Amino acid sequence: MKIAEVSKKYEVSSDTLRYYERVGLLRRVPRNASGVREYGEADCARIEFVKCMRSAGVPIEALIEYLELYEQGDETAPRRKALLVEQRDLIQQRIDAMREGLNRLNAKIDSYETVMMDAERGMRQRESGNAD
Amino acid sequence: MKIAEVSKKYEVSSDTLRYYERVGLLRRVPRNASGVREYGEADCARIEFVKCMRSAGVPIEALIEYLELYEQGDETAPRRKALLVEQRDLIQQRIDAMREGLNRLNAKIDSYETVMMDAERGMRQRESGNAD
DNA sequence: GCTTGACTTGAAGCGGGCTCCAGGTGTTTC
DNA sequence: GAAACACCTGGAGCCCGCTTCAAGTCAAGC
Repeated sequence: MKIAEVSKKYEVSSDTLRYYERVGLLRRVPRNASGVREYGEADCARIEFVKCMRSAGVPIEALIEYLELYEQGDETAPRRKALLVEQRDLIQQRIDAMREGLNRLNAKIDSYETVMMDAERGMRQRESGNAD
Repeated sequence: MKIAEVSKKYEVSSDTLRYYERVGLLRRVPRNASGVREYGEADCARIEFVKCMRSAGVPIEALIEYLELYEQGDETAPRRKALLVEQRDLIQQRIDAMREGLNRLNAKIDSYETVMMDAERGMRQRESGNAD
């Protein structure tokens, strides 16, 4: 697969794919005779994984580190695992923060609904507590 | 409350508080005779809200817009609500993405656990499928 | 054989969100 | 009254993660 196809398939821009390779997220992707990238199965799998991790908020740095460890062989397994656990916990924390935000927003939205319905009924009720 | 106290209370740096004010997230905080910020109840409530929204990933721009609408009076209520709904939905999407990442990570971590336990048992089993 | 289009590279630029700095003022403390 | 400290301002700098740009190469179609 050439870069454009991969880009389309995973909804990641060609520029980003090249960028990922540059910074070490994708090791050297093989080129054909005229220097054009030819992505293989493994590359695609990696891209898919990276995309998933990135959209979950895992920093590029952490992914690079993970990959480097991975390429250093079996004896890095414990460190790799620790890295994954750390990132998992960070994601969990962010999810928690977002859930709190979500709750706040939902409460606010509900109160807007109430206020607007009241307004429609011509009650012109004071809208209060909506800008905490 | 002076800036240092607020900073401590909400774990937001003084620089960030001044920055928020500069960009319009906190309207003009009152100053005492010698120009020092004196944060009131309402300011604190706002800061707490902003902190919550920020850590949920709501962009500063959106918060500014919301506040501006708020200050323009009751007739902006529908637009404000729409803005909140939009942000809520974005948060929800991000949570979904993060949950997927979380699941992937947990699966991977589990497999590391298995592999490492096997290794301990001296089974030296090939660790496979851990760098998708 | 010339245009078109997809690709290549290295380097610079950008947007968001702070964070830091220099230089200055005001209040306490010894 | 000098030093220490908390604050002020405007502006520059920084980190992350892309994104854009300029200049060039190659393969295919007309």
